[in-house]
Amino acid sequence: MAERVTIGDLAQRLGLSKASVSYALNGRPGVSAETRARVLALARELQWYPSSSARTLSGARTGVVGLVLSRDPDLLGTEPYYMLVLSGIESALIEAEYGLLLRMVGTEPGRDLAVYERWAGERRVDGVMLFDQRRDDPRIPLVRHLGLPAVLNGAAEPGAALPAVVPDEHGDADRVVEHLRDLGHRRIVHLAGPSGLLHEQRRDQLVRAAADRTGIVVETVEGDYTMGTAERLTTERLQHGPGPTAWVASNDVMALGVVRAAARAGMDVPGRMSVVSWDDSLLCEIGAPPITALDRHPRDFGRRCAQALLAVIAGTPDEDTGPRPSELRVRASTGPAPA
Amino acid sequence: MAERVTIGDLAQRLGLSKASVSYALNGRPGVSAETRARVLALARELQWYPSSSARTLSGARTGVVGLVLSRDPDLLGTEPYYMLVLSGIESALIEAEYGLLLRMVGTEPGRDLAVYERWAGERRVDGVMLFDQRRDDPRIPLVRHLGLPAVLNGAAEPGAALPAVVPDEHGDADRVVEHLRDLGHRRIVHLAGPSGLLHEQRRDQLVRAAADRTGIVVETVEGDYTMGTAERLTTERLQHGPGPTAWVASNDVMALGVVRAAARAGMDVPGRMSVVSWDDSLLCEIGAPPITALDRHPRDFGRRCAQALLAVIAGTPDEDTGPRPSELRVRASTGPAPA
DNA sequence: CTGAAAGCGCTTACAG
DNA sequence: CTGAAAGCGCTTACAG
Repeated sequence: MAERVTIGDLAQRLGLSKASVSYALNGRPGVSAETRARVLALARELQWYPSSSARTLSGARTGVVGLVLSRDPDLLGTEPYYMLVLSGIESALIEAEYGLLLRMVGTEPGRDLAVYERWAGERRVDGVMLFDQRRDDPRIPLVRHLGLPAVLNGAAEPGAALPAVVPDEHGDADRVVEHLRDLGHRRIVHLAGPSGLLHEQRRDQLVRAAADRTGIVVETVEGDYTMGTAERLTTERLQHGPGPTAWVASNDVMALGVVRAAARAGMDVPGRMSVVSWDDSLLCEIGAPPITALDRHPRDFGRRCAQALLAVIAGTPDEDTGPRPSELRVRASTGPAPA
Repeated sequence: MAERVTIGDLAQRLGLSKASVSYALNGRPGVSAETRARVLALARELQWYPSSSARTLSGARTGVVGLVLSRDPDLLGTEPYYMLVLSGIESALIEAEYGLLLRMVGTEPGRDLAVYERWAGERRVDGVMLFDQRRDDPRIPLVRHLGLPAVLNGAAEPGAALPAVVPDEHGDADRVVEHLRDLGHRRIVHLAGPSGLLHEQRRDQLVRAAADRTGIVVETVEGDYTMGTAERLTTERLQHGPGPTAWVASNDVMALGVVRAAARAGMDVPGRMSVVSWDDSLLCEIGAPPITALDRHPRDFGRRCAQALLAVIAGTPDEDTGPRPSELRVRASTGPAPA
């Protein structure tokens, strides 16, 4: 059982005041270089670590940022996307010696709000990362009221008045639509995620805008990110008779559902219909056929999100480098539009 | 910007001492029921929350447990297993009003050790969860030396002298081997994960033991959990000529690699060889063919891990309910051994 | 360049 | 049942 070494112990051993030791440890002026060296050497030798609670209590930062995930845990398990974003977040935090407090609250509305309130009240975190933004998202006024530094990730609500990190939404939509246009598709279905999510609305708008420019007609169908629902919706649409020759699904799992429904309906992919996924993953690679997908560099995105929040916390101007352009991984699920 | 409400504010407003307020808030004896009610009412009205740092500094728990993940982030992204375990952990922590401090450090050896040291020194967490145990795992003496409560999850090293939560290892091995035996397989390959991991060693022993009992011969091949390596190893083995008629892979991603290699070698699955995955996931469901897999209830396992750690922290006897038996999901990748 | 002191917001013996 | 006081381990003006 390691004995706790305090700043007082160091001061006593060195014949200094606690203040001097503190200044030395924190690299602040007020001590000679020699004293500083002695302090640092002893601190290392005795394996001194600052008590995070004592530090925070006397006004310092907590060194922790918070993330509340309010998606269905089962969905989180199937979509690799979030795990990759998480790992990107971690990579940026580690460099800044920051920790991540993670909370998965499920989808019951409002449960996430209670967490932010508590974190702010308890002074647990220096800031929070907000994902999956909704229109008139209650989290935005809440964090402002709480004085909790925050960054919006994934979609910028106009006038949200919070810093935001956004993917290359325009480029993504263009890449997908242009690929289908080049293959001769003139009618496509956009199988979107829940329309309550702002980035789904944006995406749909941008897909439509890109399609308009090239004379492509878009039907939008609202899914819920699960394979089962995607399969059912696709089946229903196919029963309405043909029309669209290509499907764009908002995540990899739904894209698989589309492919399944096509198989069940006897529609060859890509012979009679093409399928594109908005997220790439191993699921897309091993699909039968493998699915053309947009690699949006989720880890890179996670990094940017964390960096933006750290910048807000530090009070430094945001140095967001901007999105790294996504890459469309063309696979066997897309082909020329049937004549 | 919410003004911070302190216990002193409450005391002043109510004409009480801070001590009385503290007792009332913490449900400790020393205040009348009426006083307690007044305190609680005002605390709620003013949205008072205890400062976590102040509480911790005066000896209380942090209300946070730590988890260091030292797997390759790309692997974490492809394997749904960990995300599900995480969500199980969260579900138990939420009930206990505990938070999770998460750290993903990559695979460089020793980086995780520095994190435990720091967390202990800074008094950041009340305990840690240890996954992916290795033989002579340096984390075990470390956490003991640091006095950091910990639980070993996934494999019990004999004499490790730390509480452990284990899956139903015997049952798992039996279920897999018996399924293959019933199908008439007499020679199988166990495509294991890295042998440095204790649970992989255990698993191999148990597979061999179960096989011995039924007269099945086992070859063990060591993989690294990736699809690419699994594919390569399988291809190499198949070039040595036939022999084994069934492959058991230690995770879903490797099982897919085996199937791919078989397809490339023109070996029909399950006609000429059967494939079983030790983990179930969407990847197994959508494989071509869908892969027979062991559903080990990862969320349930995560819950048990968190509960065990909370019990250690609370000093209460561990009430582990024991593993929920896994279920083998039989799919098209397993069939009768070829004659 | 260094030291004595107050303060952060709680908890907890100790008196009354 | 209640209050005054010390203490947790830091940081930070303020004197010297």
